[in-house]
Amino acid sequence: MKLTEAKQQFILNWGVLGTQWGINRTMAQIHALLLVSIEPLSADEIMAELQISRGNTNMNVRELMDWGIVEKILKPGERKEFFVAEKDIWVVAMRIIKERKRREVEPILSVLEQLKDVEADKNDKEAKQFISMISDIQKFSNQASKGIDGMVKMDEHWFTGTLLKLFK
Amino acid sequence: MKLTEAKQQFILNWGVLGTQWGINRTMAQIHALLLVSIEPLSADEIMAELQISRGNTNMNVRELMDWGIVEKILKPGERKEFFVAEKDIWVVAMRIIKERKRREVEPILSVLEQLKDVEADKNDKEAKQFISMISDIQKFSNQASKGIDGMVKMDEHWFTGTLLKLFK
DNA sequence: TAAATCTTTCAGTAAATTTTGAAAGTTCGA
DNA sequence: TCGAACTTTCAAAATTTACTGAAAGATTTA
Repeated sequence: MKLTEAKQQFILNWGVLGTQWGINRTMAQIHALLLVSIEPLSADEIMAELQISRGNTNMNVRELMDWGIVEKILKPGERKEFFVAEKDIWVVAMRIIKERKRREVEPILSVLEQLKDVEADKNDKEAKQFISMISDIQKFSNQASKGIDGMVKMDEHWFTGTLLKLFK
Repeated sequence: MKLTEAKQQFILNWGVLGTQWGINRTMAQIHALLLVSIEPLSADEIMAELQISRGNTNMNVRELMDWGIVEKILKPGERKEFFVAEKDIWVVAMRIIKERKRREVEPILSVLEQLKDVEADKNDKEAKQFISMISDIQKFSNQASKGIDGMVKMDEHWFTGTLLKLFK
């Protein structure tokens, strides 16, 4: 397989995988494109490469920056903005995990918290089982949340570690 | 808050959270409904409770069974089929994690495997960086995959453990 | 200050996904 | 073997989500 073809395949497949993850196809494709591009790309280049509109490009690039896995850079003497993806996959994964936690785990907890103060008649079996289920989900989510924090923190240490090594 | 209201809130919110996870609203709502129902429910009861069509109910219940978190049961003397949700949240979570791994991590690996045999000119920097990126993603996914397997296995032991305790 | 160059927004449109409901299929008892 | 009771399927409709492109908004240079 030729390199160009392989890159295209990668971009296409990353898009499909994205949709399965509940991320929109274009966002995943832009991310893939930036991942395989050594040079930073401008909005126009992204538009041309993926055959998408300016608006679409802008929206999804912004979203990628919100996730912290793409960065806007300015080249001296150029009016245009260019974009680069974080290339260290481990860092990318940690950012995604962190963000998904924020977006997915935390809302669960806040919903459950509200449901806890249901009128609890201690003789009502149904109420009892409901409350115990809510509390189980809470326990589980809290544990998961802590587990994720631990993972991310561990990684930050590791990252700092390697960084420090570089300066030794 | 009254119990009935709390249950409805739970079902509604579980639906919203589901969509954020890339799971369709109805499927999440049926799951929530079955979670808070002590008695098994028939298709008609689910339809009535969530105000959805028969076809929709059937499709989503089947999907939940595919995920292994809802079971079909038959009551003696009844023609209808009834459905119950696995109530142990830990078990539910493990099933979901396992299934998501199968559906999300494994496809990544198979895509990457194909991309590896790109014509690798050793002097071509671009090709080199591409291959190294693919291989990084592979390494990461494999590690994640193993990590998940470990978690699930650990849990199965724990589960077997508690089961055994019950029979001691 | 105006013009040029580039970015952002957003109403309208297109595409994808979900849902419906009626028809076809299945199962079981008489 | 028939028909009642139920489940499954699937084409069409409804809904949701994503995308376009033109217009408005920035920012820089002259």
